[in-house]
Amino acid sequence: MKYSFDEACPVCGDKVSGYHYGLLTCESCKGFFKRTVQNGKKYTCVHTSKCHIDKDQRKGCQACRFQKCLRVGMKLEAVRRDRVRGGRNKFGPLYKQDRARKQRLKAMGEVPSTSSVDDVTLEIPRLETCEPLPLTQTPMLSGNTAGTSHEPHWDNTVLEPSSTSIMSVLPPQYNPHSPSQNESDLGSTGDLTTHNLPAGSYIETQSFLPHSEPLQPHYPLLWGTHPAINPIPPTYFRMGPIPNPYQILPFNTPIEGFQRGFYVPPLINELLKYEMVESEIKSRVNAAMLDDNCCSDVFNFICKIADQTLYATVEWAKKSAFFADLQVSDQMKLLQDSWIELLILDHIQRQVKVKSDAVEMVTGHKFPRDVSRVSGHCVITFRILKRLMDLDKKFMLLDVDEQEVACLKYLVLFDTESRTAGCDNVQEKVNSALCEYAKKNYMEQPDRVNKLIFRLSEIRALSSQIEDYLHYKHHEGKLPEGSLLVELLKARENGS
DNA sequence: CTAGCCTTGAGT
DNA sequence: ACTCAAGGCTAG
Repeated sequence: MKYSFDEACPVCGDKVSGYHYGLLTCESCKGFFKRTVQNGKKYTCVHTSKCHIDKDQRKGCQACRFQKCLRVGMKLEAVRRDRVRGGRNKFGPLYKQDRARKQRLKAMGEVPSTSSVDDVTLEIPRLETCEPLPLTQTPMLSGNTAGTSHEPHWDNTVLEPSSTSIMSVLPPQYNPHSPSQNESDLGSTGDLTTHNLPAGSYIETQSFLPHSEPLQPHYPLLWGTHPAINPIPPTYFRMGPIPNPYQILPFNTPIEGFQRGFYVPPLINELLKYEMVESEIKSRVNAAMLDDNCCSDVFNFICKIADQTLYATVEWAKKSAFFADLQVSDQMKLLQDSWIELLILDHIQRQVKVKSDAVEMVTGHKFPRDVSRVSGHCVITFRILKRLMDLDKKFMLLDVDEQEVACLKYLVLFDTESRTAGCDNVQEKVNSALCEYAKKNYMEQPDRVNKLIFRLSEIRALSSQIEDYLHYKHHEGKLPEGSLLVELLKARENGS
């Protein structure tokens, strides 16, 4: 059976001609990628390594075009060193899986027959109707945020998503060149492939990449490194640079035991140190939003916010207690499994803090909480929004506080089925700290922790639904290629 | 150098 | 025998 590919090449947007080097691309990008890798070409961008690549301009900058090829996931190891023609390589199963998923998603997407795919993006309330506040000076969180009143000032350094790798603060032991870390997501037992490109090829030289970043073809945003370019501002986290190794205070340590009249177990205090400062994330996200003309439609707008929040979330995780000590591969796994839930928690925390009639985004933009005001009829979008609002409400009713949310985030982050070394006791420790905290501060609510934990399962369920939805949107080409969001989405797809 | 078309050959 | 993702060829 012949497949027709009606989607756009993720590199340049031209018509896709088939699977090439790991994903669906057009014929020209296939050829370009092959020539580049086979001949060990090294390109330099004469601008700022941020050239826009599309069908018309793809010839304009080879450096940026090749960068984009890598960023969207074209695989160096699919270019054959021996140049043998014909036959199949180890990516066959990946292509098959991808095709199957596309079919599934297509079937799923055709359920709401009244709206076309394009309509789906318009169902989220239009930006103009959502009381957008000025991006630069959005008034919010006035006075009711006792816990964040001592926020330090951030110097407005803007981290650029295109060149900022979230893993720019990788633990020093991480070496992308070591075979164990460089394993393909399809397994490392490559036959034709992997680490044996000709001398002068990219694996060795990498000089085509700006800033000589090491190559991690599969998760460039998540696991690439740019330590020199984008140091994370210390004020990004509450307590500045983290102590290393971590000193988890014993539970009976009297110092700092009380916060705003609440007894806070030392472990939770420790967790709170790494909480991100909302105003700084806000400045940063807003800065990134200004950079981009991404706000053409609301779906893109929200994607962009989610993507930027993700950068912050991953940075939070990487600095966090327990997590920072893990092997990178384990860190990857945990983040790949929890990022949507973490984003949901982040969103919920904001709503609980703001206690507004409207849904408030990190940027300060507000959306009507009344889902019926959302135009369009896409069942999936409607359900997701409805569920999210319901969850907001439940957390608002509980009036969950920041100590509890900090714990929940850890419970989510360390919720792994695989026996990841170093994760075993984290949930247990955090859980007992949370129990102790609730017991001492919410005596009148004996089942408070149970309720919180139950909400986590609801968050997980919603997360799965969102993930499916995002896959659907992605395969319709509606997600920004090269975004961390897409990278994480794909990573999980490949990993499972 | 680009990109469209051609040839090849392992996997099904 | 057929498929389709590799590499090859070549006009523009």
